[in-house]
Amino acid sequence: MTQLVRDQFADLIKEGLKAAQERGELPKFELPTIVIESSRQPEHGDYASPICLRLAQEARMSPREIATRVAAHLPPAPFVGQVEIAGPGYINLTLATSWLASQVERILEAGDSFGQLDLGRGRSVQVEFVSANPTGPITIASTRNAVIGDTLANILTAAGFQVEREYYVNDAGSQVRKFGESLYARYLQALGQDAPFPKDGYQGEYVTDMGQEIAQQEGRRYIEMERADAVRALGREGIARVITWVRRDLLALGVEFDTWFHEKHLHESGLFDRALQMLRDRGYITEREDAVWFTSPDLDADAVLIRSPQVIPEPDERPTYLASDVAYVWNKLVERGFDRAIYIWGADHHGDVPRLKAVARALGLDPERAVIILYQMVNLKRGEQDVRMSKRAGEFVTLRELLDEVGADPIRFMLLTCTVDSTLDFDLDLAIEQSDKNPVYYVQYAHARIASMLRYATDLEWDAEAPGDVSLLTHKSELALIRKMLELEEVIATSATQLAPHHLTFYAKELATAFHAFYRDCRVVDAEQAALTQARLMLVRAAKTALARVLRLMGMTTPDRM
RNA sequence: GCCCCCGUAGCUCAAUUGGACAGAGCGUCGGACUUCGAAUCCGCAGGUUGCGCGUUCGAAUCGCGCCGGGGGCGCCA
Repeated sequence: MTQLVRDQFADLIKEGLKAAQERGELPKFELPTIVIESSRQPEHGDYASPICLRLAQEARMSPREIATRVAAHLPPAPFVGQVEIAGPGYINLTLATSWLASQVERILEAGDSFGQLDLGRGRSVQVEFVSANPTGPITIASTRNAVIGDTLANILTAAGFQVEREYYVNDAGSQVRKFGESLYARYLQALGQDAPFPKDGYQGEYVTDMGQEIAQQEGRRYIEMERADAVRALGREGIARVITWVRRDLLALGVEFDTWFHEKHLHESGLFDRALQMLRDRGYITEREDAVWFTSPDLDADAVLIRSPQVIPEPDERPTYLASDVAYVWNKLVERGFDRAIYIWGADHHGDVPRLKAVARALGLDPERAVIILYQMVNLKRGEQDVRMSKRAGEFVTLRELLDEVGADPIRFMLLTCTVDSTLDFDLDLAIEQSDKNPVYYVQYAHARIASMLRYATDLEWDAEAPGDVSLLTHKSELALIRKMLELEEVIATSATQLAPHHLTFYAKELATAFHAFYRDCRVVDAEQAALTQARLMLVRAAKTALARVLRLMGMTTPDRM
């Protein structure tokens, strides 16, 4: 498992500080966290630490003076090329070129696992995402959810966490009944009956289609039941069918879940009753007029309703949404024992965050273990034109349609191009366009180009797999490419720490750029220079490894031809 | 009324969570293919980081107050 150079450099500085203190060259003080940043400008080397700027006050010395004394005591390390004191008192590190070149071998040895870190130290984390109502097709918003969740799961896995992907099937709410009623009406209509369609029912065409399909496949089976039984049975049946679509479409997007967790289970298993009792025992429950309320000092509101006499749920239904959350968070963090449970919610649910946190605390759990990621909405566009969607009228662009029109790779890349905190404009025209305006292909092109080069070399009877002398890799563009490849490890680390998947797209573009620059400057296959050719073929293969890794982290394909 | 997110180059977005001179892509204009993929590369131009105070060695980033856009606010999920 690799330790990041950044962290190793921090350790060196810490050693340098301690050594200087021991020799009395610096006054004694508590060592703060050593901040290491990547230099923005090449003149500042690869890494820079502003730590001496911060220490100046406490040490009552100029930052530059401190930096000089620290630098004098830095222990040696293979990656250290040059250390300089610069500006107001930064300690700048330039990596050793020989060490950089040697990293090519490390990358090739690591292969597909290049970038694997151990930040998680095996701790378990569940990522629960999408979890859209199983009463209709997946929409663009849920698609963003899917891409964020799945990519985050990939990142966390790469960072060394045990990750489980979960889809929470909301099959215990009143929406299920409403869906059953809508489907029942369509079913009757399909059989030629003049059935009234429920107010606020599901108007989408898919309900009509499904009603016809069921009428065709199952004939008069439901018409012969009691209405209430038929509605319930059709609700179940409809949900089962919708889940089949959802599973299929998400799979086509490259998203696969470990667990499909049914909300009903929380109630049927009696967990909700037990969780409610725990809250009661701990004094978080008040009852007035037969209604059950959750109260907590962590809440803005006085109380949140858990169960009401106005709503009498069926045995497998939930009393309120919060009721399920109570049981579910206990299930995640205690029964199944995940160290962390990550929830990915649309920002329209932000009001529920404090409630879930309050519930977790009330159950005696550390609320920090429940992490909620809120993402903003998606605006669908065609060029300048807004694509209007209305879920109520059943008009919306579904994941299925997006897959047919755009394809999985552009969907995934586009939905990762900005932070989850920003509303995202998804331009269908741009996503489809196979041109240089579309950044999706920029990255994949670099990968395909490498594959093509390796084919070319092989055709000329070079052994592309043969070991070479990496110390020949000294060109500025070669070293820049290696630096960029190594950055993948840091990108994984920061993305995992910040739970921010968008960094991958930016990194992927930069990596492709670094490769194209190398390609421009350095001829790889050259009969006149056999040794250099072998060394560069190694570099090219390493670049392919890194590109493939970041593409897979984003859930994209790695084409050898385009 | 209260809560959340956003406001950065003409457009779409970054900025390693407080660090050095705020960076990319697209768009504009100009340039590069008889040699490994031109879906590429190179160059030019483009900024009071919405506005105003404050915190400190240092602010796009933190705090307060405004302005503008989006979303939410008890039995929908």
